[in-house]
Amino acid sequence: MDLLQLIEDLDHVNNNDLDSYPLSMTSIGDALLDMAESGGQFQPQPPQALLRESSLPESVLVKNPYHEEPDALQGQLKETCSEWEDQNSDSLQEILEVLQQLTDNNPTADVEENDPHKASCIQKILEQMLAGAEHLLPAPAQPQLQIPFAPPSHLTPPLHIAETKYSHVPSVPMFSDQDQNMTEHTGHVADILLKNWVPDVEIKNRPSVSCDGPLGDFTRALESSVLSLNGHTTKKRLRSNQTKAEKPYIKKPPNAFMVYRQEQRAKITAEFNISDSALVNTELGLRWKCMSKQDKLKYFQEADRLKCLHAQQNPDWSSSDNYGKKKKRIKRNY
DNA sequence: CGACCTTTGAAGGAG
DNA sequence: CTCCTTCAAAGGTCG
Repeated sequence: MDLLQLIEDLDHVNNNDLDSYPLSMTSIGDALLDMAESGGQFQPQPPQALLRESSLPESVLVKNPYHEEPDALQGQLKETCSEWEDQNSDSLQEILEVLQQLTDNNPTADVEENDPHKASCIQKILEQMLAGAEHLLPAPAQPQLQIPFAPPSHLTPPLHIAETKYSHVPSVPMFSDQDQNMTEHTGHVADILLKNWVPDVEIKNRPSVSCDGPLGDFTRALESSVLSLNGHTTKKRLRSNQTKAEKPYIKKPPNAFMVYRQEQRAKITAEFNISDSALVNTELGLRWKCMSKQDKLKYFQEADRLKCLHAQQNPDWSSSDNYGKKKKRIKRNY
């Protein structure tokens, strides 16, 4: 089994206008290749903020403690790699299961009419990839795995939230519906693959999304940050607007990313020992982009719920009310 | 003191 | 409809 050749074949297929088979197919190949080169294990990946250092603007770089302390960086990387090696032994099994489902669900059926040769080629590659993955799997293979992607412990320091009050949403999709199209399948696969390189995120104590639902600590904190704004705002804007005082300043409700940011900021600052919000937000932005839609869903739902509350509390408010309250921002050119 | 940096998403306005 | 702008958070930095 030559995985490199296999992946080249896959690229060839992808390059032949196979729009319904997006890049995630190649991602599978890349993942398998990585595993082949590493003896059947995923390569551990250091925290993204550390990897990204060289691309940061100079003004930010000089403030990064890891930039000034290479020993601390090396130590962090070593620790991260060690933890990943300990915890990712099940990842290949996960890929195997997805490949098996893709193959079993006859994903080429919808393009078979137009291009039987291409469909046949894809099916063959899927089967080869499955065989390649099985070949890499250390014996004995584990028949079933529940949640194989526990993030390294240092990426999930205990939040100040104790118990989970909502049922866990499985990150791994089930492809029981034969009508699901291939794009959905490969999208899920991409999510699964991505989850091997990014820390998982989970909101705990989160109540159901409803304006009338019970409130957990986290939610109450967020609500307080939104609803306490009737007539007031941040220290900065309060100062600048106190003299006007015609109409109370009501802040915008947070969007999904802001909800995520609010929950994760303390975690990032503790993890990397940084307090620069710009740097923290950059890291959070990267992690956000790597999260699956399913993982993001709870933040979008929370943002919707807060928006609902905000609308109830301030029925006449419009976001345009806040326009012009800040000075125009001039973007830096790096 | 207060704008800027940095991020994503929502919303409004202009064309 | 598309594109652009503004603002939500937040703490260090800088003029």
